[in-house]
Amino acid sequence: MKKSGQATINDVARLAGVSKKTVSRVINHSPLLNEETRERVEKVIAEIGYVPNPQARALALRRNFLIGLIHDNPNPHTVLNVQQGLLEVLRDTEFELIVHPVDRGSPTMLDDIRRFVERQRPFGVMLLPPISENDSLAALCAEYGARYVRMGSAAFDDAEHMVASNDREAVRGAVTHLIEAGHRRIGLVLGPHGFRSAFERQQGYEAALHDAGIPVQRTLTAQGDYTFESGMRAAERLLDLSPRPTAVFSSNDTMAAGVLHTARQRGLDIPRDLSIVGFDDTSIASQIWPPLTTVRWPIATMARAAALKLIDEEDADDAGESLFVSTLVRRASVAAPAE
Amino acid sequence: MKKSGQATINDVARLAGVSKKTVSRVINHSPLLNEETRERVEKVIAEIGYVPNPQARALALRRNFLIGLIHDNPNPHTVLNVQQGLLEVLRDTEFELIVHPVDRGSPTMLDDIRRFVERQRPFGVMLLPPISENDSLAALCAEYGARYVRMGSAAFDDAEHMVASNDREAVRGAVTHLIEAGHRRIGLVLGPHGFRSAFERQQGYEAALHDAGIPVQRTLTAQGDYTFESGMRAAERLLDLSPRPTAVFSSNDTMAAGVLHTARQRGLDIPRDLSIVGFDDTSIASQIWPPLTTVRWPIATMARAAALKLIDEEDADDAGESLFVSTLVRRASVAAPAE
DNA sequence: GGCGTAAAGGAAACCGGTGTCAGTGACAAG
DNA sequence: CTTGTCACTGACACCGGTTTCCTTTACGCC
Repeated sequence: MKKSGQATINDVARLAGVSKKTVSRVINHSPLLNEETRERVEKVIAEIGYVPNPQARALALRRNFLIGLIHDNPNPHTVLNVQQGLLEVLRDTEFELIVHPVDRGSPTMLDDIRRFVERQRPFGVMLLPPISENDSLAALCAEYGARYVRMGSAAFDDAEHMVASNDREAVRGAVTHLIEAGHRRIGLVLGPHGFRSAFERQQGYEAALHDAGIPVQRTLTAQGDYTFESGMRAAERLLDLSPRPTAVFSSNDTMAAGVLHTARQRGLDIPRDLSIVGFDDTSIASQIWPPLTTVRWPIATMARAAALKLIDEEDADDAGESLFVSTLVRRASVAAPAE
Repeated sequence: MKKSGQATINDVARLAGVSKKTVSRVINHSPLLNEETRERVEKVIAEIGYVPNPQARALALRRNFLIGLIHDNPNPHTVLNVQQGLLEVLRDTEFELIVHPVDRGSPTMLDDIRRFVERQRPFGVMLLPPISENDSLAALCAEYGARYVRMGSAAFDDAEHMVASNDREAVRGAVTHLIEAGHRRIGLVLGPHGFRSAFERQQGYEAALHDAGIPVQRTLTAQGDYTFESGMRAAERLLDLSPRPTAVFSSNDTMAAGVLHTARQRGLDIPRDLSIVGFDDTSIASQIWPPLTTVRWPIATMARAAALKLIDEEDADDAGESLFVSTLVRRASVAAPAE
């Protein structure tokens, strides 16, 4: 009425002729409330358009409804899919998502994250790879009483704190697919040093070769760092080899696109002269020519599961699924070797 | 000491032997404070690691420090660049970014946004295209006392509320580039109906033709919806034309990739048989073969400017820049027509 | 010495909610 | 009629900050 700003619980109480507390009971669906009273209060609430103030609520409850998404991930595809998955779950709750990208490499990164957690005291925190692999980050979250879930390419924490894909198995399957197509000289474009995903994918590659009794040759492995340019450089090294590999597994799609680029520059026909398999199934995989055979991991599904772990009432125990399977998406970048 | 939770202003006051208010003065850098007292309080703050509770602060100040990012943008590249730009500015402030994607097409979209603004009462709101073009959204923000800035492909609001690229001019330049290369039959892949960006880009295309005295032919325009598939379909239509266009301007890169895809399926050589220009300079533009000539708009710069408009003290007046120029990035997808 | 003034800082109220606990009235049992 | 129980509701303190207003102290000046 007189106040121009937001209606408060006091306004509702006064207009409905009840106490604040009763209004609070209505808002929180307390069961011990006279139906008549409830209706009267609800009517007033609707009339004046009262909406509880989340800050005041947070203060009184000594908890808030914020979920932090901390990441240092250069891949928009991944980040956005995670956001989408999280928000699908949070949409119908009173939780809000606060995004907090950080700068890997920056020496202040950890302080940066600490400041964030210290100040906001988020109820839950979602950690994306690669920084999710940092154990001290998880410890930091726990220290400040925040629930956390880490996303990663392998299970490196309890189910309660983890949503993991099984990159090793997925890559093993992908490389086996190449072997079954007849390839024996298969190059590997490795991900950046120190990344768990890079390691897992390498292990999967080696496991597949091992399964098939093919010796692992160091020369067939080229270092990359998940960027397009590094994929190009890696391809240059691999394609200089003699004999040339007839197929390449690239640890992500972006580098695979780089490999494709270099191969084409050298006049090679894909997949006739070189089969390529990527990882991630980002949009480029299906939009490039030829469309890329690649591994798809269920990002949004994992994010949804993570959101549930973060906000679910009954903690511990039934923490829901934590290991997710990836699938090989077969497109046109793989064929039998020319021979 | 006794409390295991967060240290509060009361703890600091007690340990420093001053009142809450004095601690508050220290935190807020009040000038009328004895240097000695300030130091004593600061020492205690550092010792017990006191951090003010943002919720309590928000309640007392009757304002919060939240910036909402509302969007319904299917393009991860754009969204993530915007986030990055915003956060670059917000990083050194006490503001936090809450992301709130919504579902275009959903009939509850407006309610959804209203609920968000009503509940959180964010200090500022950033609206991304295409929903930024919706005037009632801007009105809604204003209604709830939130500052807002709209991002768009043309200036459709005051400088204070707008960061705009000038798509029309940018496309005019891009198409002129094609004309100067010798093309006269230039196809247009249009963006989705009702999108301001689609309209602006179309206008730019027509302006360029007009400048060169080339009549605009309706048959050379194919409808698209910014997706890869729609680009493919549009290309099918355009490439069926006889005489065939020698060049195509696509209203975004994703559709341009679709055009490229279809053209290649038909055995056309790019750019010899068909020149292509895109828009956005997303990562696919440089990773596809051949690399795409495209228009780059300064997303992150615009987002930074928007963040400043949202949080700057001195409102109105010097609202900072609000119109930003795009640049044509020349790559390998344009050549003279084959003749 | 008395007094005005300014600097420094404290007490209490307030922001908008929630928790605790006590109080009310209706009704059944003793 | 008293008592106990139950369903419902309100008074009041509290969450952790800020604001308002007032008091205390120090100091300069006549």
